[in-house]
Amino acid sequence: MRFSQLLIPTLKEDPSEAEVISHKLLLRAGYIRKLTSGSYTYLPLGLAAIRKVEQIVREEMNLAGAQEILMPMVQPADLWQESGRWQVYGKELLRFQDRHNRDFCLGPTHEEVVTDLARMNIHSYKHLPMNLYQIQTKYRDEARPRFGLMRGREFIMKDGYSFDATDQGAELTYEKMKTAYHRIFNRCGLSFRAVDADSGSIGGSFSHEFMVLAETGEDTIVVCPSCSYAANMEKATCQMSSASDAITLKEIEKVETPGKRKVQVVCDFLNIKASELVKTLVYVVKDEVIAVLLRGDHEVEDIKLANILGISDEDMRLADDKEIFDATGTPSGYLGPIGLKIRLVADQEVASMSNFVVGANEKNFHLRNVNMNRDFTPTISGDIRKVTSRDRCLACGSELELTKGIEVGHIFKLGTKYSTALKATFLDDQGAETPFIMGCYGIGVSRVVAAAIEQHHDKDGIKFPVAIAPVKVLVLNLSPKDLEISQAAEEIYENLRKENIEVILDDRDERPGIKFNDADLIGIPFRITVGKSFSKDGTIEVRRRSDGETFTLSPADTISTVADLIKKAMA
RNA sequence: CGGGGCGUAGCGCAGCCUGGUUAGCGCGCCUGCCUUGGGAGCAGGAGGUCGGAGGUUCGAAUCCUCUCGCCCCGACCA
Repeated sequence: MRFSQLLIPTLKEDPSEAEVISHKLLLRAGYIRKLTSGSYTYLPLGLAAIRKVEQIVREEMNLAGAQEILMPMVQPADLWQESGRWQVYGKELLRFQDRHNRDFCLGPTHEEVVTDLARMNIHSYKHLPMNLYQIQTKYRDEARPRFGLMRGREFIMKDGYSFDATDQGAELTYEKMKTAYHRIFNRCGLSFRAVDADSGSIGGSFSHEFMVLAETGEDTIVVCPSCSYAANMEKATCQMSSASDAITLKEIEKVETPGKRKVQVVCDFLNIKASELVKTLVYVVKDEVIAVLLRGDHEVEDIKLANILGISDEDMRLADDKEIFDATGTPSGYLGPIGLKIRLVADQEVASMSNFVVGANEKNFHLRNVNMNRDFTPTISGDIRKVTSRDRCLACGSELELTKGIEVGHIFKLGTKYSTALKATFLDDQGAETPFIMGCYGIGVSRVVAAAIEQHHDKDGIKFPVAIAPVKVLVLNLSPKDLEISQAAEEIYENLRKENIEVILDDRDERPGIKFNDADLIGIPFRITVGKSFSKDGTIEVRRRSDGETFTLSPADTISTVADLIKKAMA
């Protein structure tokens, strides 16, 4: 391929619409162009990078025993009504009607379609397990598309679905997929973590998110620097502060705290630390009002709280001041667990505290030296708080780190949610009709490209990992009008092609500076320069984009050296 | 959906507040000369329904009303 004939519209300046680095660079380097908010055309380089990721995904999925299919993007409403998601899914599901006024939607995901496929075509345990995937454009009518390829409305995704006869089988399939995902993201050259994700009511560790570590990530994750522990905020756990058992429990003491309502204000007034106070928050859960107890310096993790209550976090919210007063007879700021008539949910950490301060359930008063179980008993107790960077790893005791991540993959054991809803069953070895045990496995292919750029770039442009770079080598002919140089450049270009090394020849009639800068910008891993030094002493320069290392070579050595460098980089 | 910002040449922007000839600048693009190892220089040139509609006015990029689009923060995100 010749640069002069390719559509690579590079830009000198940052487009005003882009905020994050991957978005800016994808636009500037001529990889993508926006059609409308959240929808992008992949230009030749962008598409080539996408194809590289797709190919890695294909190879590893096939290796793990999955089969590629391709399902329709337009899906009939009937299926979604059957699963119940037509009502539940919300505005993200783009709905429309055909000429007969039949309802349809653009597929944001394919559980319904694939489950329908299975129920129509898989009838016996002898055909299980079955693992199907596709690589396809998904459409989600995002409330707010942003950051270019990071969160589009239209994006390329690999989605896979497994069907197993037994729970153990499904778990084995899950583990296989987890392994495959590790291989995929490693091959893509990404620094990532598989994090324990909240799997809602299903329980167990059967949901993992694969997070690429990058500043611009939209999610916060908790990672242990010393061991392999990693989890997202909804799921993360940590060591409890050890109970100081030597301390003697003191008598409760009522203290006047006029106008002191906020945790920090009360603590300053009483000259204590926030960790020596237990705050009482009030939530409205469906129609019930409940109190939540938490150490003063901790924060509630809504998902954990919802899980312990056995409800969805959508059915739960903080109460306002009026609701608090109506339910407790005390203005907010002076609430405490003692004498409260509503359900009490305590964070497990409260149990390890002693002689702490709480509200007195009376305006302008707090209580000192309160102790759980002696002075009050919670209805439920458990882990309901957010992990902080001061907490220690449950597995190894090291201090945990909070970091940002980009979710590029998500695997999930679904169970029988869809197979039951759609009556997708098979006959087991006893002849009994049984619903499939399902799993689903997603990878945001286009997002992987963006994430890779977030992780691999410098001030000059993209530094693509070799495995997913659109091409491996860029040959610069610095003097297209110089016959000798041009011949040498052409020869190298042809020889690389003969070796099946993907290459672009920059044959444009441009000044060297433009070519060097474009080369850095588009981020091809190896740059071969044929110019003055070739005329002078017959040498050619090979430069590695990732670290800037350069090699001065004879034309005869160039091809084999580059081939070796590529091989090394891919290993 | 709530809040904020922006739509003027392919890209980045000025002009608008305070209405007044032919709407401007940088980059890019085309032609020629020159230059050729890190986005050169000179000369000439093409390219605009000033997002759209309506209104006010002798006169609107500029003022008013409506509308469409894009970006950011938040809410939302199987």
